[in-house]
Amino acid sequence: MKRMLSLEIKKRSRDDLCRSMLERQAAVISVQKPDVALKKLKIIISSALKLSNKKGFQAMSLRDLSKESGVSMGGLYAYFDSKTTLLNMILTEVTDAVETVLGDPPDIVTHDPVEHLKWLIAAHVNLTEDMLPWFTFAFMEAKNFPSKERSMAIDSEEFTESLFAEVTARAIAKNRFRPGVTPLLPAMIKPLLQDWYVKRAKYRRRGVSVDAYVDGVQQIVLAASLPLDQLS
Amino acid sequence: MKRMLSLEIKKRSRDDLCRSMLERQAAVISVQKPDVALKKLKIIISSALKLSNKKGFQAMSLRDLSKESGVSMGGLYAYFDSKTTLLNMILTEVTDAVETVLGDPPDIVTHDPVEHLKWLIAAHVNLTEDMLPWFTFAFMEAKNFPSKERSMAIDSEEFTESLFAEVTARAIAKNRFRPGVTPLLPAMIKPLLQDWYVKRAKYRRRGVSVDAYVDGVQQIVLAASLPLDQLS
DNA sequence: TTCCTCCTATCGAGCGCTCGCTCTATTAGT
DNA sequence: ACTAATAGAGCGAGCGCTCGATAGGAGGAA
Repeated sequence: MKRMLSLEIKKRSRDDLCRSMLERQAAVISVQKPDVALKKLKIIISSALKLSNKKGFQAMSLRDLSKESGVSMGGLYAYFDSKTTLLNMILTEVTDAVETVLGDPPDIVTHDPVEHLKWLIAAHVNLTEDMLPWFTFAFMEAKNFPSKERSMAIDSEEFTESLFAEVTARAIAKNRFRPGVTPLLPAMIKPLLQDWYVKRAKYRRRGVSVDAYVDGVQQIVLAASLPLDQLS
Repeated sequence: MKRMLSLEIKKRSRDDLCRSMLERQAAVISVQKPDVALKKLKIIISSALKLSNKKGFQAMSLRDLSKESGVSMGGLYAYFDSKTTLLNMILTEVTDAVETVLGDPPDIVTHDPVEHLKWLIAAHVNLTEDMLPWFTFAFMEAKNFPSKERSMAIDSEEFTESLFAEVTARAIAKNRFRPGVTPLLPAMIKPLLQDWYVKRAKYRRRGVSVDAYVDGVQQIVLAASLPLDQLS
């Protein structure tokens, strides 16, 4: 069942994300021919994510980006009007994806808070897996972003935590959780899920699959919250 | 009992840490008079932690550091011979503290893996609370460090995880954990503990105390691992 | 087809600035 | 008076960003 649920999450390909970015940022992207623009935007964004995730967004110079992408300095500025705008463009797609995917649970899970919680966990891990470099970019050095962009990242994290808080509150109201479950639970689900993309290399090295990770987090969260007689 | 255990951890004051740093880095610090050196080193390190944690180590320029600490550019170079050395000096004290504190559990807990695990959780949270700016500095942007320093940070994290892995293995061997406990457990304790310093501001805002946090993590970890008949 | 025109897309040297770091002049302590 | 300690202007390098020069392809007239 968990596997079925995770399949319902529509994948976000780099192609889709750059297409969406192209529409959203029409005011700032000066290249007119859409196919040319999309092709170059994809390589610019890929290169930016690659370099940023290797040594940090600040440390990535636009000359680095120019060399990696094969687009000249001047050429880059046809796609953004400042380095911060580039940051903003990527961040916008990430936060939008979080809201769209996690904020729209399938009907079958919304009536049962426990199933909803399990779905949120699976959906979060799958989303971050699909958009791995984007999430690494957006949240691993958010504290070094300019204030507006830092707020975007923090708001997105708080939105996610609020989803866990809501579903937890509903589970408690419906007596689906055992009494005395720690009030810190919703706050602690987040770091458990974030570890998937923050330490992605470690889990890859150990051969931990997406499904195994989802399983592990669900086990821990449910063990801490379900009534004792429902634990296996 | 938990409270008693946490009190046994000797506090690491900024004074102690800088004194240790002064001895360790005698080869690179050219100021001879120890009292003068200690006084200046303390203000330089404090300023460096403050600025780094506000906008990132890379983004902190040595002119920023000079202005914040009141020490001239040339003066700074009496305490380190490069910006990377400054990073290295701080990182060394942090990783040393982790090994010293977490690697030396009191006798009363070593014979019982469950008590040992509870102690590790309490000791970790208390240590990061005492050395909050140091941990924020060392681990929140480790991936942007030069390769040698990045390795130091990663090794320290793996050391900590290995402590959790060992005690978990011992608990399983002694049948103190329930069968089928997720093999991801040791890996997942780390992000739960790291959230304390990574999101320190959030927990302060919500009025969560150190002890409440320790309690919460212990609850979740033990709920996921103890035999069902031992859960309250 | 051939040539010319026009406009979009692209290039990369150059601008002003700040960076990490150095070095000599000066100060402060004994 | 001597020495350890400190100051801060200066150096070369690299930064984000700009802008005039160039390339390339579509369309019309002959």
